[in-house]
Amino acid sequence: MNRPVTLADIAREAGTSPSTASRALSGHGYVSPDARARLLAAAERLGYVPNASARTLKQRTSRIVGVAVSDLSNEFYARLAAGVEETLREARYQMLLLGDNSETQEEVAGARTFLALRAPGVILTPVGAEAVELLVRQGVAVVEVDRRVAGVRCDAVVIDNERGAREATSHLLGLGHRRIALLVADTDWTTDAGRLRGYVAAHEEAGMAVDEGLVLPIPFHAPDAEERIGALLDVERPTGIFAANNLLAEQAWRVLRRRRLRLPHDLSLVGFDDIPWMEMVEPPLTAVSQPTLELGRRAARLLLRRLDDPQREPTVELLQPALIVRGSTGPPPS
Amino acid sequence: MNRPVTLADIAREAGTSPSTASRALSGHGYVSPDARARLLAAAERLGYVPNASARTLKQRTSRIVGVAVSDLSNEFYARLAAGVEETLREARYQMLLLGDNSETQEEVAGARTFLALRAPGVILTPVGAEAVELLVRQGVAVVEVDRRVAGVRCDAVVIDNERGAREATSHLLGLGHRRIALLVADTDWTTDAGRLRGYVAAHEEAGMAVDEGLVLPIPFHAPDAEERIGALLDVERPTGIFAANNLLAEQAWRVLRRRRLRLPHDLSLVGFDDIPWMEMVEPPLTAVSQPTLELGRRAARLLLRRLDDPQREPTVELLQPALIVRGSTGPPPS
DNA sequence: CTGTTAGCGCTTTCAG
DNA sequence: CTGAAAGCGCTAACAG
Repeated sequence: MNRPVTLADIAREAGTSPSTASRALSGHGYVSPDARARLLAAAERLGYVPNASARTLKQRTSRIVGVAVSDLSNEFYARLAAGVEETLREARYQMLLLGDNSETQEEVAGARTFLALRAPGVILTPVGAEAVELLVRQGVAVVEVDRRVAGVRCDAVVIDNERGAREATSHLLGLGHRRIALLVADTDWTTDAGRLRGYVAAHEEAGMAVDEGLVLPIPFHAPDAEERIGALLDVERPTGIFAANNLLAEQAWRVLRRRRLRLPHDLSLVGFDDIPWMEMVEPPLTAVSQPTLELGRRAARLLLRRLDDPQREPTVELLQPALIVRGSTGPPPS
Repeated sequence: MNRPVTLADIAREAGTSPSTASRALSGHGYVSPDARARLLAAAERLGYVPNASARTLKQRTSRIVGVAVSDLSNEFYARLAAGVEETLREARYQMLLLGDNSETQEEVAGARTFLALRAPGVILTPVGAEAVELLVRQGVAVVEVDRRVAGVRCDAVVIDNERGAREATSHLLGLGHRRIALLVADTDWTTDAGRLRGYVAAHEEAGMAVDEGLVLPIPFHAPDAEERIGALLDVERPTGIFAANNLLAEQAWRVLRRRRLRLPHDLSLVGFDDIPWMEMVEPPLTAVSQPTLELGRRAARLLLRRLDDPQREPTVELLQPALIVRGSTGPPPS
């Protein structure tokens, strides 16, 4: 109700000037132990909460790090954000988390919010180049995580998508599958391009040609995703499916269940992004597991290092995924 | 790089005073169409991003609404937050999302962050009374969601936990179960108290006494949760289990799977908070479903209404859960 | 070690 | 309709 307590209030209460109060409470500069004690007590007594806006305005930068991910309700991004948060918290930064629904426009709007709040750094799973460029142009430190956009030189943490996809595909090929469908998000992101490359590379290694009809790019949140997957099954008759993200894995899994196809007897399925349900269904899914939490932690650490030294050379960290073989893959039906 | 563009810069560029620039860009007060056009163009050209701190400092309030939930990586809270975000965005407020890990201390720290940012309102799934009281004392509008803490009069949106639990328990009783275990979080929250009451009420309705040995309170993230559930099974030999939140449902489910108990043949299981995996496992889980997204939307709407009119009488909205009967419940073994 | 002073960028009276 | 002026709360020189 009544006006919030200001630094001037506690200075008056403790009989000092505002500057001394500032020094005492922020811990910068000399203050006599005596004055410090009085000020701390006064702050405590009056329930002082520093005004972040005033501080940001004066210092021309805040303690907020912006984080924008593509889909807040997807466990992959949720965990990623959790890793970021954990690391930032230790460094006494505040994470401001936003979802952009994979829309360039929302991503740019988020970037403007971060700029408005004078966030010194931003971590994002980039949708387009626009937001990253806007931020970099304004001098904000940016770390790309999970994927990269072309053109801008900045820090990044990604996984070796090509390798993960190659291992998943080779696993199926090794089991004897010859017709392996690839379900992949229809984007121009480096993740999906890498996964496609890995799928192709595995075929090349095995001396096999890729049948383009087996590659199905599906836009995010396509309402007819499951129909399309069903149609692929009917037309192309694959014996194995590699679903290159957790959403597509779930959709494929639902189609197979609806058709009462038995895994791995009738068909094999491999997912990407190992998340809890994959281990809970029957049979549990073989999947490419990402060090998701670690991805977030590394991104945050990279950002902190850059805030510390803006002149560093940009670093790109490459983490390794791991294929977890479970019950959903086996030899093709004979 | 170079200093961010300020209002003064675009005023100079457009040949007006800063005040006129402010009026033009914020849309408050009279500006000639001509001046407005010049200013808008200049802002566009220079890539002006308003400084939120300066605005907040001057207006003594921000457009940020603080949201604190107990567990960011739990889908229930993630969806709740999604509902809040959606509604706030429409009203041009920015959500600042924090997780407090069900710790009073973290919740209070979050509240202080919201105060520091001069958030006019806060929505939280309250852990203790401390944070709510701190916020209310400082004149911040607070909406409690999912549960309520005693003592403070403020807006709230909750579901009818007692009824949900009663229906779940009655369902099991109706199938002929006589020994029904209740797995419930060990908190003093209204959610868990309500669920316990519903469990008891269902027994009373059926003219049955409750065997206290069947009621197992388990602290959040107890490392030995699954051992305790196993011990309950061994000692008390229930034929049905009602797990009063999604975490406990998952833990119970894992115990049953490990023991190769068949649902519902050997044992029946009912969960709370219907989330996707419950429908994906075999057999799918019978569960009490909450209108989670709606819970978030209502909380946000309540907050917006209160910001609009701080004098309103506090409202408590009560939403209804629904029992979804699936394959994990059946008659007890004979 | 402390106080004075100036100003961060914006909005808002208040006169013109 | 516009501009001058003041001030939101804090911090960082700088002079004592």
